[in-house]
Amino acid sequence: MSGDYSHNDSQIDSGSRYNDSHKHKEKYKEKEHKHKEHKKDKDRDKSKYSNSEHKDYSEKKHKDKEKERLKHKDGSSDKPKDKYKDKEKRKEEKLYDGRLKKEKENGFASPLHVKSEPESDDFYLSPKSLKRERDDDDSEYKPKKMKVENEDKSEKKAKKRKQEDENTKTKKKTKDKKGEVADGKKKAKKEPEEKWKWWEEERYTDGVKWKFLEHKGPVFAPPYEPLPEHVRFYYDGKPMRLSPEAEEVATFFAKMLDHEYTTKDVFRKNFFKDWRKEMTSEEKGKITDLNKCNFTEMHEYFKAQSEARKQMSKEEKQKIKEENERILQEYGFCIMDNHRERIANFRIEPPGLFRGRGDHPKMGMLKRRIRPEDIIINCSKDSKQPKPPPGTKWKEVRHDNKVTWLVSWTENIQGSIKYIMLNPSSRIKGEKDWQKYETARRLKSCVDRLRAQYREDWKSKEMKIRQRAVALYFIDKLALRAGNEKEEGETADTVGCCSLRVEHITLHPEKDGQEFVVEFDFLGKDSIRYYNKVPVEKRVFKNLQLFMENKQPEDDLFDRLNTTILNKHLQELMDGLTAKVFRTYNASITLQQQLKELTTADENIPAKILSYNRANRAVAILCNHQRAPPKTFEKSMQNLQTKIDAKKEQLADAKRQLKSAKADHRVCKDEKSKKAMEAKKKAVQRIEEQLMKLEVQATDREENKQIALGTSKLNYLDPRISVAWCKKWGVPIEKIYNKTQREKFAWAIDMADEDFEF
DNA sequence: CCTAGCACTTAGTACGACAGAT
DNA sequence: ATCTGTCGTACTAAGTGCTAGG
Repeated sequence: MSGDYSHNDSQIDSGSRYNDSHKHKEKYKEKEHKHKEHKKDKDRDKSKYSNSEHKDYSEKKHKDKEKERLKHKDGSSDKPKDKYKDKEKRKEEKLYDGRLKKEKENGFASPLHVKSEPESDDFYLSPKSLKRERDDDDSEYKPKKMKVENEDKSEKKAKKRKQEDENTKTKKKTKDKKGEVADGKKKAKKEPEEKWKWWEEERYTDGVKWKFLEHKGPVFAPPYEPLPEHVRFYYDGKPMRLSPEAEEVATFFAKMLDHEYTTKDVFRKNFFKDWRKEMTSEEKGKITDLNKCNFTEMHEYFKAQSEARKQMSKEEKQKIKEENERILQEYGFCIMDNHRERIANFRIEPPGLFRGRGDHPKMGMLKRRIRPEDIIINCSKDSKQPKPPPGTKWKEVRHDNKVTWLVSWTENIQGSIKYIMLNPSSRIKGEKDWQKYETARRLKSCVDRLRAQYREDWKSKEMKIRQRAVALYFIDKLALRAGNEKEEGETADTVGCCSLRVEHITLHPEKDGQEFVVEFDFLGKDSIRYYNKVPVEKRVFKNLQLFMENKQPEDDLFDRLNTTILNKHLQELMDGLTAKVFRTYNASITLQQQLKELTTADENIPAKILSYNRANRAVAILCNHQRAPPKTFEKSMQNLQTKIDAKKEQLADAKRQLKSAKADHRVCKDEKSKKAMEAKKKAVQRIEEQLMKLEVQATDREENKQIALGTSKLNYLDPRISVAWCKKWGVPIEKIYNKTQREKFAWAIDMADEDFEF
């Protein structure tokens, strides 16, 4: 069941959508300021309506949350695995509820794999480590102890385990070979033969994220290196030496000189204000006008530097690469519950000028340098704590295993907290990702009921409910984001569904031959423009008219609604349901549907991949994932066309040759001419194939001009759909997912078979 | 309730490495 | 071998959604 309305008509083929958000931003500037004055209207209005039928939401639900975590294996395609043998595990198993236990009895146990753990430190990876410690009575998880413990185990047991280990391994190997022939040779080198399959283990259920965490802390930005003497800054035409502090900030600006940013008033104003804060009083007295500042020498210097970097010899480059690798090995990994896991961003953000997206009021402000004293370290008590650089201290070291981050600091632009967390390939991120798709799949099974309900609610006599129902309809049909409120003046003026304002939609009782058309035009996340004309049901249309009555353009469309109210409602309809689940659900179901529709059995692999990309594109369009057309787009498109033309010529030529060969053969009828003819035939075929490949490539690229496929692939599409599709049609998974993506989706690649249904 | 703060996911872009063309 | 275009990755901003505390 794909109960998926008519996304495709309204979105995919929509010629009316245009993507050049930047061109149209100007228009929003004026609006932005106006709406602020009216912002308070919502609060005022609220008291106008009676709260009579106000529902009393009980808090019951939240307890059930944890249950849901356990559920997530239910819907997936489980494969039988080796039976459990480890006694210790058995014991632990009893701590879990029946459902889980049953699963395990089905043979969903993790194989033993310790020895081959990727490049891991033996110390932590004693054979027992095949499983995370879950006993809650003792949260002090001690690796050392474990190792000892393990060595103390009876020989018999150890041998037995070892044997099993071998068994699993051989099994695996065969399987791997089947699956990834292409990888074979690389693997032989360094790569471990087996990766940890965390998805075959049970999960924490109590909000605990880990039991053991050890890491080396962050890598700080390199200290500032003052400019050489000959590179000068000029004020009012005269050279001027700056103090190191002021100079550093000046270089930030100088580096951005050919960027459009530096011409914007807000940017310049913010920059100048913050720059002056870094100046000595003497400098402050002198430098009073940014327009009199000349950074060009600095700018040239940095350009030359980056040029020099490009011109470096192979050896130098190699050296840098090695150094980076060393840092990566040292700081880029942590030990979390017996496994060495990759950290996503172990480098602290360097200082610089804040580059907000869109019309950001804070663009150009100085993002200050982060020092060890700003840093909070999170790790387990019994781990080797990271050391701050000599002569410095951490702000704090804490041991909070209810969160996943390793390092945090507070950023000075918005005052928000930044984190260092693990890579998407890690267990902790992967589990969450998997869970997300399982929630979306649960939505699939009740979306019909839900849709029926909100349609019913369009008729409600309560304004609040009607607004909620219409908003939900948009979120479902158009995959709009929830639209939290934002603090004014702190960020660019962007909106989502609940925060839509009257000025963002236009109602057309009739437009382009369609009835009840709503025209959306607003800036969404990252100030990306959403423009769409959608025919809606009459009832929705009438409701919108009602919501807009007596309102100013700057007023909220849904004045009785916000994301909290909406999500509370959704939570009651389905456990774990929030507005964003609809995006995941609709994206994934659309992919599945489109793949079904577009893939044909007799196409070759490139054509199949084009079909996949088209399905992917349908989703990207639905979710409004845009990109700036690549700078080189036109040119590379032309080049491709040239190639195609050349190929066509070649084909025509080959065809002529074939024709004459045929004629020859008809005359001679000997072996030789027959062979010649067949050779020509083959040549034609080959060229035809090449031509087709090129043409496919051209189509694909053209259609992709300003659509970004990456975001949906990475965040919205259940990877099991893609894996199943690849298996079904014999498309190598490498054609769909690159290495990083395969690492992120290892769980899906391992567990989905060709009949996986989202 | 309401808000602020926190944790975590989702987002586009800049840039360098690398592969394929010349 | 050099050039050029593509791709992968790092980076970090900007969302969502929950919760604690007034």
